[in-house]
Amino acid sequence: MGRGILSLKLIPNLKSRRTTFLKRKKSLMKKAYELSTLCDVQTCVFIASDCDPAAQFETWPPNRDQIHAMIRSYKSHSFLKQSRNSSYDLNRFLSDRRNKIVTDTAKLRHNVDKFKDHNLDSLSEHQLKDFLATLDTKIGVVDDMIQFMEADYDYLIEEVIGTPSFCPSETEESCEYNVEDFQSLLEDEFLGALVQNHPFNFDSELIA
Amino acid sequence: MGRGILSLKLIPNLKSRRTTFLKRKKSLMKKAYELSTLCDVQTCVFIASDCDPAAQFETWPPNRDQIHAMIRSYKSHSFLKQSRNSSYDLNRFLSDRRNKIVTDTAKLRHNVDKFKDHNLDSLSEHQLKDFLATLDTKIGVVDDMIQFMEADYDYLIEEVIGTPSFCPSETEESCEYNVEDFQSLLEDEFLGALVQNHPFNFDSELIA
DNA sequence: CCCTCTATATATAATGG
DNA sequence: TCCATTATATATAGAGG
Repeated sequence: MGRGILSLKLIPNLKSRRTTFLKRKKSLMKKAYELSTLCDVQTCVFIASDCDPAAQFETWPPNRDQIHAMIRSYKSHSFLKQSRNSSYDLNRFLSDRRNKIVTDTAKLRHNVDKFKDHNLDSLSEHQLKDFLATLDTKIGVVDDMIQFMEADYDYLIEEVIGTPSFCPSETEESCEYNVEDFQSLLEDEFLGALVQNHPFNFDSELIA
Repeated sequence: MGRGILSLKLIPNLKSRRTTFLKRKKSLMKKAYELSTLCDVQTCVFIASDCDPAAQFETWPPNRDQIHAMIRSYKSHSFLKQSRNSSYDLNRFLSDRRNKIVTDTAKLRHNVDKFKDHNLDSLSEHQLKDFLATLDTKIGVVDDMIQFMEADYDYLIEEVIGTPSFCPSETEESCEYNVEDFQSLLEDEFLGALVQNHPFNFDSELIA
């Protein structure tokens, strides 16, 4: 191109390569800007500029939040597409795990019910109180851990899928699933199962 | 451009817009391919093609794994860059939470130790056995939940940060942190704290 | 809708400062 | 190393099939 014809292989000369890289990077970004402006489509470019250690990545659009929004949008589409094709998808994964939790919880409830029928009078009040205090602390730690993980889940899920507000409603018609559906799926199947199960109220069940 | 000069605004005519979009999209992808081939740089483009409901997103490179690798690479750089600037970063977030877990666990251990000094003889063997069975089930459920969450964590963390293998070692010199450092950070500060704390061995402590 | 054609605008390789 | 120039290759807007 330009004055000489270039074959589409790695440019062997380092200097030429670098020059070409800088020129073409600039043009690619400009084209990305033009495409998105002229046609109002979400367009995103990243280039790993090894040449420039300070920048590492140059992107269009330069704003990080916009890039993240694009990534989330891409991921949610890509993920759902994959789910529909893959034989072992996230739906399956979550519902298998959920079933296990449900089964185990049922076993626990059964045992707790059995336990409630026993007479606790033979325990001294002090022993019972102490024991329950220990249990409370124990439960507290477990709750903290669960909250700890849930908070991070939210954070991680946000990173992976993003906020529902991004998905513009105008594309909903053509989109079999959207980000909101997917978030609900996760929340229903997964966090839902946790929230439902984790406040055990062990002590009140024990005392009742 | 081309035969007529176009101002850089949304093309009002829908037909022209669509035509222009298709032409420019093709060129942009071609340019991305050329850039990466000629200069051997990681280049990634996504375009949300609202026009084509089946495709939704067109990308260069078309291979999904390569796109994911690019996203992971971008995210790890972007994230670390942000961490260094932001006053409340992930390091802080993780270490605050870790401290809370450590404190709570210490409290628990203290209470368990206190409890061990008490005499359990006044509990009937049957009561004790039943109670421990209930506790076992309880712990089992909690362990399942924790494993459940850990597995998903791994999944989510993989989505967010990706595999260390992607980061080519030739750039390590110029890169203050790399993906491996970041993964270690997470594992040390966060999963580490969990793994360390979650096998409570409640029953054995109780019996010992 | 999707192609082709063609005039014109851009991009860019090579060159020289 | 980076900017300017220039000859040439590409990209593309608009028109027509």
